[in-house]
Amino acid sequence: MTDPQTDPQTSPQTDAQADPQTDPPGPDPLDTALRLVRAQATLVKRFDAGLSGLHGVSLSDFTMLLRLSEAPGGRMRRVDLAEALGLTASGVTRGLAPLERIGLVTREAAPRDARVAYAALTPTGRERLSEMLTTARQIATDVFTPTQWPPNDLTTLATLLTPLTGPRR
Amino acid sequence: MTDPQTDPQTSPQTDAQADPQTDPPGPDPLDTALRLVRAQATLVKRFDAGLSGLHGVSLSDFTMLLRLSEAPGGRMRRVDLAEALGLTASGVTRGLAPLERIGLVTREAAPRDARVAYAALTPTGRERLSEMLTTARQIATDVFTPTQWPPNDLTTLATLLTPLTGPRR
DNA sequence: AGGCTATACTTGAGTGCTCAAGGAGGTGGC
DNA sequence: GCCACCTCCTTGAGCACTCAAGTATAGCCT
Repeated sequence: MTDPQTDPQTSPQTDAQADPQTDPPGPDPLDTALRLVRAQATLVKRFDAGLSGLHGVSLSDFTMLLRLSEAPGGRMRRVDLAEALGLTASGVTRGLAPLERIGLVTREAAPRDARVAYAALTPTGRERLSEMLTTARQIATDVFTPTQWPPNDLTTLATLLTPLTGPRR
Repeated sequence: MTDPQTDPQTSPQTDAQADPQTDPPGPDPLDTALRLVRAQATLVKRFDAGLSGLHGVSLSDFTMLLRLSEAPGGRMRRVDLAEALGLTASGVTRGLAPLERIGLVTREAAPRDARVAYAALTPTGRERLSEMLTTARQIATDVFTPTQWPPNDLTTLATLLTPLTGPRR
């Protein structure tokens, strides 16, 4: 598997910073980043499978509903929802559309500013979300369980991940 | 505007779930999983921006080339490449097409089995990849740098992530 | 030989996001 | 009162993947 003739050696670039101590299999940031990307793909698949099987929604539907539920009154300006989810306004429009169609979310006009439309969780939406939540928690637990980490490591992972989650949050 | 209408439920982790015994305020697996998803989205954006700006390829183009370069002779059956990348065969066909068009990869027939088509890195591909590699390493380093973790934490992260990266690898 | 099943790959349709352009409404200078 | 500009949101086009179906080849069993 390890290739004899290939390694496209890095050009003699200076990025190998003077490191007085040995680190042959040292922590490779690129490798770590690629692992993270891979891990996420796996996670998303499992959530999508579980959530769509039981509740007919995708992970991204679920996270939209979840964020909404965390906002006061279960409603947010669509632009703020986008920001909170790390999406564009466009992504929110398209993602919310099917949820409105099936009655989990409604569109509400803002009293003073006709430009803004709130997205609001309906009572049904709240109900359905709470069912989804138990499924989602189960999946999350299952995903991490076979790793056999002590609970501490889960905390560690969350902590390490936090600064990477984007500009703000 | 923030008008805390009386709305009980909807704390990140209180309601629903008939959980007979409550765990102490332990680490929340769901929250951790969602953080991971978010972190990846941010990462992918940074890699895509950097790689496409300098080399005109996406992160997924890059990872395809990278895996190819790790295989003996820089060539793999397309189905094995799919497996190694966690994609479907279909995804590989579509992803490789533009790379073939610009001459970084070629299609090679297998001598004994006419069903299989190898994907092989061209000399140009190898060259261009090695330039991309230095960019990618730089980005990876930049991504983790502001976290100010000791290098150990990077290793820890990689280790924690590994069991999550999928069925095999 | 013929037929069955399995494997490697491509293709059509669909999904979920992106960016860029555009409409509609709000705001401040004059 | 008007005009330039800003914000919120939607829409068209495109991209990167998916699944399902289709094609071609391989190999085994009788």
